[in-house]
Amino acid sequence: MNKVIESKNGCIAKAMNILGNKWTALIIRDLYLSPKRFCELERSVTKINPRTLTKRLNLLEEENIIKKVRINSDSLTYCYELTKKGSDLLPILKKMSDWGDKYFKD
Amino acid sequence: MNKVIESKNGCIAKAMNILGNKWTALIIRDLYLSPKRFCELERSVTKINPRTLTKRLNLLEEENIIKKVRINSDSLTYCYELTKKGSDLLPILKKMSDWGDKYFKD
DNA sequence: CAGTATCCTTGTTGATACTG
DNA sequence: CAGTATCAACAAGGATACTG
Repeated sequence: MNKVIESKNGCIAKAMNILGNKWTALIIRDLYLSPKRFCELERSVTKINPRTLTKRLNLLEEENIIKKVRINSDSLTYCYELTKKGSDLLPILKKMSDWGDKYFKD
Repeated sequence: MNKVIESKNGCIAKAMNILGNKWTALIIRDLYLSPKRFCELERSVTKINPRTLTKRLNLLEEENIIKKVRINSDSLTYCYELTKKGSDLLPILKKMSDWGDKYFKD
C-alpha cells in the first residue's frame, strides 16, 4: 500500500487553483453536458453574475480548460466547450460527487 | 455513456466546502501519512499560521473528517487523525494529483 | 447578446503577540 | 505545547448599470 498521494508536490494545488474558485465546478459540469454560450451559462449556472462568469471563462480559457469557438463565420457569437484538459477534470468532480453522495444522504 | 456527474445536486459543493479552503488538502494529505499533533502539523504544512491551522482543525473536526484523540490519559496533548469519512477524501486528492501531474510536467 | 465598468461588502488569510 | 486574541491586508464575489 503506497501512501504517496502526490507524485510530486504542487499537483493537487494546480487542480485546486482551477477548481477552488466558486462556480468553476458547475461551469465545467455544465459544459460537459454540451458546449454553451455565455447567456446559456448565465442561466444554467443559476445566480452567477456576468462579471464573475466573465472572470471564470477568461481564466479557464487562459488555462486551456475551455476553448471559445465562433458559432459561424459571419457572427460574433461564441460558444464555450471543454478541451481535453478540461474534460480530464471530470474524474475529480465525479469523485467529489461520490463522496458527497455517500456522506450527505439528506 | 452517462453524462450525469452528480447523482444529485450539491454533492460536489459538499466536497468543495471542505477541500476548497486553503491548506485543507495538505492537512489531509499529511494526516493520511500518519496521525499528527498540532505542532507537527505546523511543521509539515509549511507556512500555515496557528490561527488558520486551528480554524481548519476545528472545521474538519466538526465535519467529522478528523478526530482529536488524547495521546495518553494523564496528558493534555492531543493527536489528530483521519476518520473514515476523511480518508475517503483521498481518492479525490489522488485524482487531482493525477491531473496536475499530467498537465504540468514542469 | 456578450460582455465591461464601478463600487461595495464580505470572507479569508497573514502577522504577531500572548496565555494556561 | 497548543492554542487564543487582535489587528491589518487583501482577495473574492455580489449588485447594478451600462455599452457595442
